[in-house]
Amino acid sequence: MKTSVTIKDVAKQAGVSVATVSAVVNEHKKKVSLSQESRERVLTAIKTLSYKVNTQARMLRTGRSNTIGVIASDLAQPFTAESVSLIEQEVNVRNYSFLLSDILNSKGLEWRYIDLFKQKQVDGYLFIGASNEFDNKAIVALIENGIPVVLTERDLHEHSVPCILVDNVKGAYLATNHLISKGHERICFISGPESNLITHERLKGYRKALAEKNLTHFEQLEPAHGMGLKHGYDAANKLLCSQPRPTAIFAFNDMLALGAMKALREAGLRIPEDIAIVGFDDVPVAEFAGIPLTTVRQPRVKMCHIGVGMLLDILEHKYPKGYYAKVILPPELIIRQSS
Amino acid sequence: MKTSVTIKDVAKQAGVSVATVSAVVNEHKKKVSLSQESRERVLTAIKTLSYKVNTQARMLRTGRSNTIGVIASDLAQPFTAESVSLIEQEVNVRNYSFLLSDILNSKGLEWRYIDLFKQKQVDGYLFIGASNEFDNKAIVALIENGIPVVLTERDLHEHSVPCILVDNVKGAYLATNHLISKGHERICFISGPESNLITHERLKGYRKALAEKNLTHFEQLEPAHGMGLKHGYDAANKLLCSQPRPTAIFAFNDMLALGAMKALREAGLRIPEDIAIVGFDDVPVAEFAGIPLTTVRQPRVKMCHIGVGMLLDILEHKYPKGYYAKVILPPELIIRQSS
DNA sequence: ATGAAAGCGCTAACAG
DNA sequence: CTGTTAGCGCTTTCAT
Repeated sequence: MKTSVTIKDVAKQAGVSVATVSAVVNEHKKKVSLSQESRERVLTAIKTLSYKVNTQARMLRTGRSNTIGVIASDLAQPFTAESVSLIEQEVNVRNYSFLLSDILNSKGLEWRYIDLFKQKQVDGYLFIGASNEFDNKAIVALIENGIPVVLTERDLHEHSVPCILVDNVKGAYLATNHLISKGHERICFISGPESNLITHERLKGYRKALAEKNLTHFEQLEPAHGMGLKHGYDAANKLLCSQPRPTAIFAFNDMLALGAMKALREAGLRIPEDIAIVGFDDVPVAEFAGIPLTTVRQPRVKMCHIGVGMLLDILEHKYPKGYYAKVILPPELIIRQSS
Repeated sequence: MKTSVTIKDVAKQAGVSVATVSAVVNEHKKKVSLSQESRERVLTAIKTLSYKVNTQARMLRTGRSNTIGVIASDLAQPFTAESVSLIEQEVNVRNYSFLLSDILNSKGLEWRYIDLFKQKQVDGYLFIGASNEFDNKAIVALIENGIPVVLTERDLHEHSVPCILVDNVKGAYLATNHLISKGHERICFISGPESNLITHERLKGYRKALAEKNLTHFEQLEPAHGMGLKHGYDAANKLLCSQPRPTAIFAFNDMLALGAMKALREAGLRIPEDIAIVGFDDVPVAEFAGIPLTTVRQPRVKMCHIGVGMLLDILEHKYPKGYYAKVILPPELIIRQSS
């Protein structure tokens, strides 16, 4: 690998100064006035030498990295993985890079991660998903230091932080109401961990649907101890011991629902005849479950698009200082055969 | 955010020169001789000022980024997502960073990605998974330029490139043989796309098992046009039209198998009574399928550990120039109820 | 419109 | 053992 070509080489080749080269390279940023001629010359020199700016040097000089830190709550969750993939696209389109971390791999070490990213000079942070493991204080500290932060699929109620969310209350309402309309009264909510704010939102929607039909006395909660298949399985097994048994389940997310379905099957229960179930997210595998899973779809693509867009816009000062917005997107009930 | 503290500040605070500070910061790298005293002084200064090295500046100076480029074939595949998560851990442990790209999002643009990463000065590349979309020429070009590259779950037969693989021939053999031992003779292989080298390996194992029992004349191949659930579904539907129908299926991977199961179910076939099926990978959801899926487990954790380890070791010149190895790990047959 | 030059924070000779 | 200093490649005043 021959040593890379620098701005100097280009300048020499084009017979201009480095300043001029820099000017044409960064042309888009400022309305500079360059003569057509030197512009052309520089451009061809760049092409013939196949010059690429050294991002390191630029970062050092400008103090900006054009990189965002993406902190995911659990990459192993299909929903999260897809989000990361989408984010990657958006970030690329806008000519940024991103550093990724999966906080599930470092329970309690979120501070260390943020620190690490800070050291790498990320310009801003994107948090996706709300793992129970995560200490919100770390995010708050960021905000208080004026560092741009955007959250998707996660919220921080009492703070002025931009976040992109599906309407969780409405989604849960839709799911629960659908179950009620199918004639169910005893509907159990397999919730996420207590510490998860989103769980509370969905609980609200669940309760609202129940209340509307005067079913509040049938409310039944079964908190899962995590977000994975196994946790859904365990929760369902516990729930199955309750008397009288619910005739329907609304699970916090699809993975929990899929896990629960295994327990239901093992208990010899038919879905949806003996017990109906609906999930949340609409991960790809939901459609391919033994009994295709009814679920509430989140507008993933839009959420990621808006989330990244907003963060980068903030970084590029396209909003007034202190600006923030909470964007709430509509959920969509996808009815399949599990209900 | 107050302007960050530099090595100069530390030097002043500790009453030493920047060189000394730099020396203690990079202590581990070289057997420098520092007096206990100044070392202590520097260390406390660092702590009180909470100094963090500016990675940008260091990169610029050293020409190394301590960053690797991870190029995944399809993040939406659970197996890949988990690998990324694992890789993240390994990379962190060794104090590196990684840039991630998902080439499925940029069909045919692998060159652009590599270029982008090159511009970000990544020290080496880790390719994971073998999407059919990917043009191996891009990898070959890297290798020929002497840039460190390691592949996991992917191979480049005629090139001297380090790669970490499960024994795909053996895995497929195990799966097929298991099916044969259950009394099956007509076993169809739902293969991956033609262009995928791994598919050929698994095909070999499949054929070997068939040949051993003189079942070669029953060989039946149904290539899937991708690696997703839908592709498995489509492949199975096509396969179901063949007469006589196979009594068992060996699918290239779990997602394909899960997709196929949906088609089987829709056709009114009982699993495993009417038709048995086994997958490959052992993704978490395999165990939670309507009929828990028999599959061949890949030693994910080990593969990622070795892969990252090898790449970083190469970067740190722990191997002689030109060194490479192909590491083949043993697969494990996980028998569940789908067979 | 363009060039000269300073300097971002760091490391690595080289002196002392 | 420690300090001085010269850049790494780039952007950005400030002159011209």
